[in-house]
Amino acid sequence: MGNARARNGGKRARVTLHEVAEEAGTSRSTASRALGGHGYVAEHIRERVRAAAERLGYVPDVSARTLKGRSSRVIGLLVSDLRNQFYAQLAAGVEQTLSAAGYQVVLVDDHGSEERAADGARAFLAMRADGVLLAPVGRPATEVLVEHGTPVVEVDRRSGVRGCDAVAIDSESGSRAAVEHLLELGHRKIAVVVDETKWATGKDRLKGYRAALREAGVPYSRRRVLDLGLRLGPRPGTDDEDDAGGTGAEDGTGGPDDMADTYSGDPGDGGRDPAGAVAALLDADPDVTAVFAANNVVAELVWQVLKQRGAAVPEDYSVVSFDDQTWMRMVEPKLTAVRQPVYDMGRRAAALLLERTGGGPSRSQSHILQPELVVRGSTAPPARG
Amino acid sequence: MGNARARNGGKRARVTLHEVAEEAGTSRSTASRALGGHGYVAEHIRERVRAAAERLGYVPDVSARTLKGRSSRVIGLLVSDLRNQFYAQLAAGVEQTLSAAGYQVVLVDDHGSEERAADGARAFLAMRADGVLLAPVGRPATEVLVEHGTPVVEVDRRSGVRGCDAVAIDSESGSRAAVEHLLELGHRKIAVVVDETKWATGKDRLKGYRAALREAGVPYSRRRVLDLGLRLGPRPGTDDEDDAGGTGAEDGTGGPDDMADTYSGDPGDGGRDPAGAVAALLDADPDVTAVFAANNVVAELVWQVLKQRGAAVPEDYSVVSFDDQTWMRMVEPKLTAVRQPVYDMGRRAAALLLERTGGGPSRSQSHILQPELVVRGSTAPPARG
DNA sequence: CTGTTAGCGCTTTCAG
DNA sequence: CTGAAAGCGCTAACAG
Repeated sequence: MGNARARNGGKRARVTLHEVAEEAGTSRSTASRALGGHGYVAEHIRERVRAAAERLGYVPDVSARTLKGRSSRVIGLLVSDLRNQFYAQLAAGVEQTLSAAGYQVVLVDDHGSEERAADGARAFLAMRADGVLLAPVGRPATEVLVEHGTPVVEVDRRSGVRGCDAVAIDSESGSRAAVEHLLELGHRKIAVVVDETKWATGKDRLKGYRAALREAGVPYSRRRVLDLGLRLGPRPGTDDEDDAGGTGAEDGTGGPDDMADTYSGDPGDGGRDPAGAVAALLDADPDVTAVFAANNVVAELVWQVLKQRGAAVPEDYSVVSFDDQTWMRMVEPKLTAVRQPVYDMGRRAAALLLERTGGGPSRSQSHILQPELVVRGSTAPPARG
Repeated sequence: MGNARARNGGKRARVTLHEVAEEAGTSRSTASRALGGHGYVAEHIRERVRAAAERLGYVPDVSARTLKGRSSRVIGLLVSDLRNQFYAQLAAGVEQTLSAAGYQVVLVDDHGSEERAADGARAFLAMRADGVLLAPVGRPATEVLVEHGTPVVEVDRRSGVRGCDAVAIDSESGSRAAVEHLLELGHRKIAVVVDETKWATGKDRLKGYRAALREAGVPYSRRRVLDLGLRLGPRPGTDDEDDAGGTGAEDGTGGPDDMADTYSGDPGDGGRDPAGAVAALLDADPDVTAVFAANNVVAELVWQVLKQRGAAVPEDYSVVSFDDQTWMRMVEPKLTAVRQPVYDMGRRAAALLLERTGGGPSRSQSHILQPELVVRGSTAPPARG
């Protein structure tokens, strides 16, 4: 164990390699080799050095080591809200594989602010992080990092910045599966509530929703789409009616902005009141028999609004969530949900980053994981409509 | 913005202060002063250096800075399970105040292993962390850190190691409030399920339970106490009956091990099956009308076991949880719970650590936060018994 | 006000 | 196999 530097009040003056060497009666270089396990060192010397280090409670200084040129053994992790279970699980997965590989995880929570994200990125650079994992944040952070040649893996999102890897869920197909399930049950007026549609994740979920409708020949209506997020601005005037499936020019292949016409102007809510917006959505279209919540936060909101207005699930409304969290298995009825292997996603992303960090610069790759629809009690054939 | 080092393939050879100085036509020290904002530098020079730095995409190297003697601006955070919302919230709070103060958070999740905790502690030392926050983990980690003179704040637990601060919830009084509430409703046979009783947290919760019973003159029975945790070993033979309140020598003041006699030998379950153990507890004493779950994990378990056996809440069993998590507000009926300000606890702990880090060595202090009982639908007067 | 000089603690040639 | 020497990038005296 080595009871270390109990003397001296405990503070000040860490034990340095110099002192260890002295204690062992060798030079610093030899001590370094002995401890580091590199190069040739006589076995008995090695032992003596080890003993000395132990006795003195020596802990190598990573700053010095890093400065000298080796890697920092630090990986940055940027998430947008640790209080959201999704990110917490992600972080847990990341930490797990990284620490097993001998890396330290520096955590930054940007609380959804691009500015803080960029600051975090800068901090990672300053620490000479060997790589960075980025969960949903703005482009700037990614850009700074990539620009400086730091390996980056984006998780659960693709910013579109060139030169970084990504690990993500296939949002479109997950979302499509969810909506198909609803359609198969006989639902036709299906509302969708989404957090944001600025990034690929939200866009894709909406895309999957539309695709499912289109394939089933069910008309799509913007009135049933609620984008809670920081939208790019409500598009004026166009609060139109049902337009048949194939109408738009968009399809699965479209460019980055082909979903632009899906942003819903807020139909009645004061603006900054999500619960109110959901209620308004439901009020505006009494024919809606099912709600698809595009992530766990939104699902929570929908669930609460439904409970609050005394709506029965699945009798009055079927509900499906994208992302399967604890509470969804605790409530009655349990929620049908698109389960994403979040923890594993974290692990995968970390592993990918490590690979990238170690190996040379190969071409960037994306791992797309398939989600799985778990059918539970919150979905049933429509009782009305 | 500074488009930085787009040349050169992006990798290798970070921009150093030396290059910035060269670009600005000054010496490194002047450049350092200009950027750091210390000492005297002519305004126009300062501007020129700043511009150069910007142009080159200079990012200072913290290793060098740290090595030179300044602080690392790194704080270590050790939690035992990030997937547990409790710790995730704690971490979020910690990160929040720390990053606001310009510190970087290095996160380690020990998954309940003392060994990994100790390794994490060692890593923090190696990084010359300015301080460390420890959420439930074994003593060794705390000891190593304190021994080396690193400021430590323990969160939600007190290891008993001298020389570190602590921020915790008053588990005993919270727990007492929960049980008193049950008693007031008329419950007499109240089961308690606890995660562990090795550490202060679990011990105190049990203590509060006993105290409430004693004060109400309600007999205490070991049969209604289930310790799921890594117990210190089941005590042989003594699976006895109700013993009146004041019987034991224990009271609120006791030494560290005065709860030793409350560890329940497992009455019927295979040993490693928590759900089975809860079920067995309920089966063993049909008179039980209420269950007190000593933390969110246990509450989840209890809730599921109850649902599974078709028991109605609160008709068949009243349920109270220590710790109020999302799902408890989503289920029907909503759970009565002892709410702890977890996020704030994280913030407080971080603030305390910063204080300690900055100021000199004052005497160690503990902040004990008061929890609050939130009464909801899961508790009602007993329908039987 | 600015440049020169010394290292911080460690690893790594390069001789011995 | 071991030691001496040279820095990694930065800052902090201390002279100019």
